[in-house]
Amino acid sequence: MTESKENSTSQRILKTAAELFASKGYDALSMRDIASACDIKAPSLYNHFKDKQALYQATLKFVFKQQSQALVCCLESDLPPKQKLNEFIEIAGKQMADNFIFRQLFFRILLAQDEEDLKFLANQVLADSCNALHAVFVEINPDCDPHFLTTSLMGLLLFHFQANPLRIYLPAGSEQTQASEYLIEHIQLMLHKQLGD
Amino acid sequence: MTESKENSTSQRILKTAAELFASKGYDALSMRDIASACDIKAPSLYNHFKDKQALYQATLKFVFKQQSQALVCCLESDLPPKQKLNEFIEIAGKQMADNFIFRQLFFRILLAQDEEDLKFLANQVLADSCNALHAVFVEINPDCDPHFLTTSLMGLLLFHFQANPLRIYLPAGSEQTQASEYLIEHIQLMLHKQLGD
DNA sequence: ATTTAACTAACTAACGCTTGTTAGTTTAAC
DNA sequence: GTTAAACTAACAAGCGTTAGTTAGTTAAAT
Repeated sequence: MTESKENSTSQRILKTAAELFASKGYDALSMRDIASACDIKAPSLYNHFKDKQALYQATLKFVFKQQSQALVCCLESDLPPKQKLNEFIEIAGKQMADNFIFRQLFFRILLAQDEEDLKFLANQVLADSCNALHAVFVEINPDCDPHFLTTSLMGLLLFHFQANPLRIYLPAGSEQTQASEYLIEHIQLMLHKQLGD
Repeated sequence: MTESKENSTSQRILKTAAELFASKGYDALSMRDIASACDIKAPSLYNHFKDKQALYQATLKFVFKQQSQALVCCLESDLPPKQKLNEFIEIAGKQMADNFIFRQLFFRILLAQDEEDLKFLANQVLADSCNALHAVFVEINPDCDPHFLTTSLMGLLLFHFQANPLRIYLPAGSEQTQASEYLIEHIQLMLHKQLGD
């Protein structure tokens, strides 16, 4: 019930739940599953979280809050804008490549289309990065559509990495996962060409 | 059990199930939900499909088979390649904009990462379009990476439309859904710039 | 210093409900 | 008269959740 950050059991539950919610989804995952992965029994979860929904929401906050920080930060430097964009894409790309949980939960929110979750994602996770990105885009090219470009960039970053398990079955798709450095570099090039390189 | 295409009840079940699976997902949807939406009782579903999993697979085939046809078709014309690409993007874009079910089920397969479903999507749905697209890309610019471009295009088309409910909560996101014509035009421009316009 | 009280967080047992699915029956069509 | 496809009834399993209990820790009172 406390949900306090300093409680180590709550933290362990959140970390475990994040993994499980990400890979199995809300409905396919039972409280007993989560509890057993934490080496406790299901009713004990209710000492830390009001109900399943509250645990899910807390999990989303837990995963997303720490993530959005690194991105805004690199857009606040005083590098030249083109370089700033490159750095942003590199950092965001690495996050997408490494953080399966983040990517998966992001997609799940997009799929479920729950209004509360969408608002949370937009306001608490994406808003700052979006604003900073908009500024960088218009700085590079005042005639561009920063909103379109931001969505495009998000789509490219998320999709390329999410599609990796699919890609290997596509024609001309090599058996191995495409190197994230290669993808990141090409996405950087793509955005710059789009901005009138 | 028959799953034959000419059976009208089976067809009605598939159409209904497609809507429901798309919007609620596999686990959140019960056989009783599906049945009730078809104005029958749950056990009657088993006269047409072996079990829930089989109904789901049949639904995927039902939704995707008809979709992949239109796309390959427009890539087989003998228009100049740049025009062919434009037409492909326009048709695919309209499908993404209109066909909520297709988009949603596509994303769900990507999320669930079930190997069987990924293979089905790759081989039965995407393979032909991918090959044709590759050809068009190298025809326009022999030095490009057609595989990267194909994935990028898929990502842009899917994501822009899937992100529309999110977009309206983002900073500078207008209250209304972005016009699909506008999105399609910008994606066309983007691809052409990428190919060295 | 010892006892008492209160709180935290784990447990077991269980409730009411929903799930996918089967069995057995009925009804209508060829 | 066989068959296809609907039905009712029901099963076993699993679900989220609550109640009640217990053990361990902390704080105040004696």
